[in-house]
Amino acid sequence: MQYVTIKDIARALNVSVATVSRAFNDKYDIKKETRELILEKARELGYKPNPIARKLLQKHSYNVGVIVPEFINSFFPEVIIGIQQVFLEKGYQVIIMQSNESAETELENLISMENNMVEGLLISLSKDTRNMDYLEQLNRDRFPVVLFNRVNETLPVSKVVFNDYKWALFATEHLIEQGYKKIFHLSAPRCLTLSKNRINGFKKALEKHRLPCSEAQIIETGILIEDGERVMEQLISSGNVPEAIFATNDPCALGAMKALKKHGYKIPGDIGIVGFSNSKMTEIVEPSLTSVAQPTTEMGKIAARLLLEQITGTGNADPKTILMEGSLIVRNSSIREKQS
Amino acid sequence: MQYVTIKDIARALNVSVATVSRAFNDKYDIKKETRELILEKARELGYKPNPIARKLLQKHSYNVGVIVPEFINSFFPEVIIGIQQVFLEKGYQVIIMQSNESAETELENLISMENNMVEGLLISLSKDTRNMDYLEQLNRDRFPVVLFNRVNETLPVSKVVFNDYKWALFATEHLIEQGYKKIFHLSAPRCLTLSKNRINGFKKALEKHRLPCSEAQIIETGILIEDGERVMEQLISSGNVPEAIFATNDPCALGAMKALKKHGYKIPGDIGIVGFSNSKMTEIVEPSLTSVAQPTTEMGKIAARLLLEQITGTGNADPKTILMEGSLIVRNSSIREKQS
DNA sequence: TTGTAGGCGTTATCAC
DNA sequence: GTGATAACGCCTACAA
Repeated sequence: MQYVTIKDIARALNVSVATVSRAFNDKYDIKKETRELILEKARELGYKPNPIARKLLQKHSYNVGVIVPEFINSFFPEVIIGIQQVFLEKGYQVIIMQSNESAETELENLISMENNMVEGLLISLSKDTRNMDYLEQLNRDRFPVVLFNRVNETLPVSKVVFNDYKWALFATEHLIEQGYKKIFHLSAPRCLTLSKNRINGFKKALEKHRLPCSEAQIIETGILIEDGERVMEQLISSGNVPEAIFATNDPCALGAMKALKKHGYKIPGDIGIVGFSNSKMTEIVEPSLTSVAQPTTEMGKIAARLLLEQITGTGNADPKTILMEGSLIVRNSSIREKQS
Repeated sequence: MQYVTIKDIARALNVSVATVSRAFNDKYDIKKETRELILEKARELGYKPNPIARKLLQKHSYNVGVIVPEFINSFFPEVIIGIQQVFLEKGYQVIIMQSNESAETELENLISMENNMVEGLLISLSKDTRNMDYLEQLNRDRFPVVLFNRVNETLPVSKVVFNDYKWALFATEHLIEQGYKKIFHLSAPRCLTLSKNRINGFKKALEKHRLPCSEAQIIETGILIEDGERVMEQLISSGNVPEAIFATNDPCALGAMKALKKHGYKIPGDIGIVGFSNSKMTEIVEPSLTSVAQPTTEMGKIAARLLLEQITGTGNADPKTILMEGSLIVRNSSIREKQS
């Protein structure tokens, strides 16, 4: 790709490479005419500075990397928008890669990010990720890393997470307040920290209100519409339909709703539903879906600022965990007339 | 970030840098013991090869870039999955950037991609993009570029597009066959080629069936739920409600549906609706939404293969345009009992 | 104002 | 098997 170099220009003009170089970095003294002559020639030959060579000297790539497990759901795209807002403003470019929920691809992404000399990394772990060796090594080498949303408990780096426990508890309590008693939780893969926290919040709410709480009420489902649909179909065909469902995210809730409606169940009459992440679809579906709103773009901004602090060396270097709060948006899928 | 170099290792072990280098690239002869000694020392010092320096010699980055305008809608994420499938398999990493529908950010992305030495570029243009100078220059320099979905007519590079004209025509004809007469089209920004094609297909269908076809029936709307909702609200409040709507994408159609339902219109009784892109939501909403299915992931794969051909220099170098076909998935939002 | 020369970290081609 | 040394493309003291 790179054919023309400053040498070619220098040769063509019978000047030294240093002069040519200076013509492009105008902090040096250089005669206006030679300068223009050089720029002219450069244009003629189609010269473009080789960024690789430049980076070998200056140790600044002004790149940061973001690795997310997927962007089929709207959650991560929204977070990324926040990340970009912060970094573009500071002159950094954001390189995005997706691991496709595969630990293997994630590792490849990680290595590739390093090869591209990113100055810092924002990661949301894939659901398959168990091995933290590479990230641990990176962290030991004092490479700036911030985890968000899908985090690992043990890695001593800064993290930005949602208060999943609390809002799972609130969401479940809301269902309880509506008079639902047999409540199930459709969970994301249990290996994720956020799943554990939501499960714990769910359990706590049931306990607090002295409702039955068995492991059978927590069903590892997935995060796609199809997952919610499949699990709900199973529950229906096994005759084990709950009175209410707290789903780990909106697509999962929507899938469950789809199956329920297909089989003639009335929502919220027969069964109440609450989702998570307050996606656009909550207001499109009928009945509209009650959901926990998460500040996605804000989460991106906060994670980005945390990383920026590490990169620029400003602020406290100690890893911190930011716990973000949200709100429960109550819509029709969960409002049952109180039995008096 | 990069502190330890092969020089440090060489000094520490009293060997030459050449030997150290050889220890890492095992295609050369080197005594096993020295080799292990070096690797050991490298681990001890925390040495990592500098990929930048390496790239200066070998001109291969094994990176390709993808620039998309947004990934809030599921369309581009699905395309990207196809792109990744092709490139990961061939050992390339895919760098994703999003222009956020801004021509300025797109240009920054473009420059940044070059700085990261991608070997080729897949681009779907932002809706603001007018100036093609940079891309034209890139193309003149024989840099591999493939445009997909959001393309520019004049740029002589390979393109992968959907047959928007034909499927817009089919979608509109479907509404006509259902007996709808006053049909409106909610369009994406008109500057996009795909908008123009869909508009032309829409017009052609009306013409063919001798239905009225004025400019007022084509409303530049946008591509988000909010856009469809806003435009439909305006139509309703101005009393100018059509019998059917062909929307440029599903979110836009869903937004229109939301407004219509809110005001008590019956779908498909009072008004029929067809969307575009067959997103997951089509089956969640009530009534389910008729939509044109596009082979998104397949589009990504094809674009990726086209780019790969250019990068590796295999295949014909002439720019070609691949026209992709889809299908109309008829659901409830557009099925009216035939008037007899 | 311009040229010379050394260096960034690595690989590759020579010798030895 | 190993060590010099010259590249890769660019920048920058230092000299001239």
